[in-house]
Amino acid sequence: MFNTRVKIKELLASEQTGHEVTVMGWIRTFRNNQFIALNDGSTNNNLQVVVELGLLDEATLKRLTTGASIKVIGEVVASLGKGQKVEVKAKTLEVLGDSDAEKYPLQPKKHSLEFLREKAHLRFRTNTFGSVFRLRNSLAFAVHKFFNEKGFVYLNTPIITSSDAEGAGEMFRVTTLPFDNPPRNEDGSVNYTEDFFGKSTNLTVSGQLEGELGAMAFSEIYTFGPTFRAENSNTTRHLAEFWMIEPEMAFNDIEDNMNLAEEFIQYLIRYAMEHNMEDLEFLDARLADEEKSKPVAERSEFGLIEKLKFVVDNQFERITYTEAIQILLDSPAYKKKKFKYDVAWGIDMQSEHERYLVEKHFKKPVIVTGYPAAIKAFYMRLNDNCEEGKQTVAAMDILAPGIGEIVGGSQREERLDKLEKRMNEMHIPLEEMSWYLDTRRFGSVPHAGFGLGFERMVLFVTGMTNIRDVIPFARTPKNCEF
RNA sequence: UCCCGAAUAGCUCAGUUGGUUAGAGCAUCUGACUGUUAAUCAGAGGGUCUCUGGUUCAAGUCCAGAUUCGGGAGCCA
Repeated sequence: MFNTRVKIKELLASEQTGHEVTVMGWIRTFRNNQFIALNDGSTNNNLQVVVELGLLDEATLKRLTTGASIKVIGEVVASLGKGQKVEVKAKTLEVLGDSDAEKYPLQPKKHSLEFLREKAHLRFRTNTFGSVFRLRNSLAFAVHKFFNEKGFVYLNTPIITSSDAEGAGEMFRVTTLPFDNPPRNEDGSVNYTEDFFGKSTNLTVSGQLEGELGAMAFSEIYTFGPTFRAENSNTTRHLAEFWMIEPEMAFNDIEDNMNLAEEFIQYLIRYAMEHNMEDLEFLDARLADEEKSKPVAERSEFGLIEKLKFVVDNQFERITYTEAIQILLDSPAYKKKKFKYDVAWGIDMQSEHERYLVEKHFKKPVIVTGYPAAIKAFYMRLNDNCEEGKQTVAAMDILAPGIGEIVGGSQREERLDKLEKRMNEMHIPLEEMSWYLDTRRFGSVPHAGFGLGFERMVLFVTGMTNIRDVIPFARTPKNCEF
C-alpha cells in the first residue's frame, strides 16, 4: 500500500514523539540546506523536516525546491528550534515530483490576489487560499448537516431547464444546433423543434420553482447546486456560475422563513468557528494586516473573528421596508444630501441605502420585509390589508455588512386566483407554467423559502472581499480559464 | 453596460519639464555559512516598457483607439 502517511495536521496536533512516521507533501521552503517546511494541505502549519548533513547527496539536495513533492520517512522528535514543538528527522527522503524553481510561479514571498487569480490552479497551495477553501468545504458540509438535522429532503433541481418565466436574470442558452446556420422557421426565427430537447433550453437561474414542487410533497426541501446568470456584471460580488442554497418549506409563513434563515446563517458561522478556528485566525490576521494599509477612516471597526462572534451572539435586526424608508428619510445622510439616489416609498433601495442601514444605522445584519409588490417577483405573496396604492408582498432580504444582500426570500403566493392575476399583469404565460400552477390547483398550502448565495456566505465568513477568491475557478464576463 | 484608475524584470513597484546604456526590493542562479523560521552574507543573470496607430529631431513618458486587470455603479444571490 502506498498511502500509509500521517497527515501533517494530525502529526502536529498530537505532539507525540519517538515514533517513526511517513509524511508526504509539497515543499514550501528549504532553508539552510537542512530544514524543509512541508505542507500537505491539511493545515496552514508546515511540518519541519530536518535533513541532517550527509543524509542526501548534492544532486538530491538541489531537487528540494519550492513546490516539489516529497515522501519522507523519519522519527518524530521534539524540535530544537522555536517555531514548532515537533519536527521529523528524516531517515529516507524521496522526491516524488520535481518543481523547476525558475518556472514555478509561487515564490516564497507574498503575492497579490490578482496575480494568484491568474494562477488559480496553483493558488490552493498558498496559505490564504488553503484557509479559504478549507472553510468553503466546511461551510458546504455544514449546509447539508443543518438541513439534514431538521429533516429537510435534499432535492436536485435541474441544471438544464426550459423554464424561462422566472425572470431572475439573463440566461445561458443550451443548444446543439449549429449557431452559424441553425434550422429556421418560415418567418426566419430559429426552429428549436430540431434542437436536442425539441425546444429552447437554458442553464438554470434558480431552482426555486422546481423546489416548490418538492415542498408540496416532502413538506421541506432544499437545493444546493450551481446556478448560472449571463448578466454582464463586473463586480466583486457577482459570478456567472455560482452555488445557491434554496430551502422551500410548506406550512411556513414569512415569519418562519426569517427565523430559519437567521438560524441557518448563525449555524454555518458557528460550525466554521468550531471546526476551522486555525484558518479563521489566519484570515483574521491577514485581514488586520490589509486594514493597516488603508486610511483610518475606511478601516472596519471589527476584526473578522470579532465580527463573526457578534453575528452569532446577536439577533438580526428586523424592519419593514416602510420603516427602512423612514429611517433613510430621517437620516443625517439624507438630510445632508449624501445619497446619490433619491429616497421615497416605492423605490428599489440602492446599495448605498442598504449599506447605510446595515453599516451605519444598525451595525448588524438586517432583515427587511414587506417590499412594494411592483419591484418584486410574481410568485411572492400579496400582503392583505395594505394601504391604498401601497401594495406590498411578503418578501424578505437579509443584508449583511460588507456584502449587501446575502439572502433573498419570500412567502409564496398560494392562492391560485391571485397568482394567476399577478402573472397576467406581468405578462407571464400561464400555459407554459401550468406545471407550477398545479401546486396551487391540488392541495395548495402556505409556504415560503429563500435563496442564499453560497459564495457570498463564504465571503462573509472568510473576510475576503472579491467573490472570485472564494470559488475555485471563477466564471465571469470575458473569463473562463481552466 | 456605465464611471474612475492601472498596465515597466518571475513578483511588488520607482522612473523628474519628453533627452545618452530603463532602476530597486524580493524571487531565481552561483558561492560562503550551517539549528534555520519568508534564514543570513557576497556576487551574477534577467526587459518587444500590453498592443496598434499618431505627434515629435527624439516617446516608458504626450495624444487616440483596442485589450486585459482593479475599484465603484447598475442587475442580483
